Amino acid sequence: MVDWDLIRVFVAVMEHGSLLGASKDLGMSPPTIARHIARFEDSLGLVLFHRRHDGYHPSKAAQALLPKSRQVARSVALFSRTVSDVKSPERTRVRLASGFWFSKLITSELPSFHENNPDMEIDLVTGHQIADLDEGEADISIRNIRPENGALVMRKLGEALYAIYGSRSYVAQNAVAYEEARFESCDWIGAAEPLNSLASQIWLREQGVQEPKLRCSHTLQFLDAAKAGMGLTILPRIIGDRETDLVRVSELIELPSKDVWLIVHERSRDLPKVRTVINWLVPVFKQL
Amino acid sequence: MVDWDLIRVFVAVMEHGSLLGASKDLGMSPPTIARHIARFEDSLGLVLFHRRHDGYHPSKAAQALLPKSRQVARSVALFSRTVSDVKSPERTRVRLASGFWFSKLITSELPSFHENNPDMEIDLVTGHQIADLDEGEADISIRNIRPENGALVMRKLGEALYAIYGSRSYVAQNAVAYEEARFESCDWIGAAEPLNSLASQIWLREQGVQEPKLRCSHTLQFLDAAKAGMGLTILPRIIGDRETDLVRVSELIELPSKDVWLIVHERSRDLPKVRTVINWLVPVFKQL
DNA sequence: ATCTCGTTTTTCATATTTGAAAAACCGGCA
DNA sequence: TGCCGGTTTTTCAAATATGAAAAACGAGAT
Repeated sequence: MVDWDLIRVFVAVMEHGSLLGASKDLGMSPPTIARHIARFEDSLGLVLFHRRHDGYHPSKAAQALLPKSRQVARSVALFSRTVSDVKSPERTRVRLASGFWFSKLITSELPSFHENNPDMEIDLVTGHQIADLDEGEADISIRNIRPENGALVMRKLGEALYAIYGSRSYVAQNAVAYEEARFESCDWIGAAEPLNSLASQIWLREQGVQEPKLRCSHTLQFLDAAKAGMGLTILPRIIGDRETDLVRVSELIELPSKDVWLIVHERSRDLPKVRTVINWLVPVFKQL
Repeated sequence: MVDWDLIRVFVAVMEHGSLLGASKDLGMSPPTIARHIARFEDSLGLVLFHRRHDGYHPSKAAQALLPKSRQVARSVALFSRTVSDVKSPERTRVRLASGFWFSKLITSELPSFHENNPDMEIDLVTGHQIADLDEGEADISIRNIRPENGALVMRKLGEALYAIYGSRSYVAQNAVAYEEARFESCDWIGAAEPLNSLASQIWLREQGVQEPKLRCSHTLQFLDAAKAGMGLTILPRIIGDRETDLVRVSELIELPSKDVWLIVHERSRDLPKVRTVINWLVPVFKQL
């Protein structure tokens, strides 16, 4: 069994690409790190780095192992957060997990929340990975998927509606954007690899858009690309309507996963801090 | 920052309740472990164990920290599996994740698969936690939920239908089981705490069953309890119909999350071993 | 060709960690 | 009471890990 701590060293060296950089991060001397890596390689039976005079260069194997190592790092971070929570329970900080669009909406309403609740702190955890409430990655999660089970309490916040948007300039030059023919005649901003299975993208393919002109690997880029006039794209109406640069060119669209759920772990549903945040969120999402 | 390896020692001591037991597990001497735990406590600023002459007794804090520590252990295990896969890629072993019911179905068909594919090995990962394909926890996952996104490829296997079942003896003594009044007049086997949000349980509550006679915390107990004649319960028809001890007393029920999806990571969809298993699974789930 | 910069590697004295054995501890039991 | 069985804790010599400084190294610039 390998020394778990060596994984930490491995990650640091991967991130800095050199012993020297890693040494400052870890508070150890370069020779020590070199020895740690050597021992790690021995116990794994793999060559992780090619030593060069300009740094440590990761091997194929090292690259394959990095994501898993990061996962270990995340679980340790979670452990540490739990430690501090055991030592002094957070009574004013709430971790709120959601996708990018909802984060944007929440952020825009955050100032007024802070005004009314100056003592509360909110950690906004934004990502497309669904937070594991069971593992304490967040206190509250907002998703348009209803989780299968677990000790979770749910509450429907509303229904998200989508529509097709384009920039003012693009729409002005392509009047067809308003018509059914847009799916063939317009440029589209779609999703790349990791987002292929977004409901909006599936819908788009069903309408006949097979080859978007631009493929984005990150949700937020849809918005930026549309604003830049690259073409048409699908956005939640709560996002699109707020952008003065954009024009809505279609009716509202109902996607299959339209319901928006607020999910809380059973154990934290009655914490005052959590109640406060929920009571604030519910009206915020009324606007959907 | 704490030494990650100390988490491993901590878990071992928690599991054995004594230094001596942990020492055999870890291959370290008891004094070393005692010193590690002491250092761990120092760096965390917590008392983890009460030392007694009959062993190390965990404190409240230690108990709160154990689940997170286990999570770290799991992520390290995943790391290790990746290491062995990098060293010698598994060409014949497929990890197949699913819920309990689907596992049961798969298991029953497994013999014929092995007959036709004697070289293949299948790891059946059964649980209600959704496997994170992205992290390599499994090669294939079968779920009745469509994941939100990620680099996943999906394929609909069919639609799961449910029905109400009871044991022969119970139904014989309670003819009302066949009628609408069963929701009030019969004993029910329902879900306890962690499974409250199963689609079947939600449906049951909607029919007016608020207080099941027996609450199970594990899906498989529904089946066992029904066979033991405790009352009525909801089962997938593919499971219930195969039990000779059970009688179906209702029409087929369509629950909201009826679609069954086979989910594969994009990166592994074209591996021969994965294709083999998928080609086998598709007809198996045709029976749904 | 030589210098310089940022890196890794060697060296070696020092600090830390380790395990075996012995000692101490405590509850239960005859 | 005294002893046994399971523990933890102490002791101390040996093994191991560490850091500072120096050396080695190679690419690019002068």
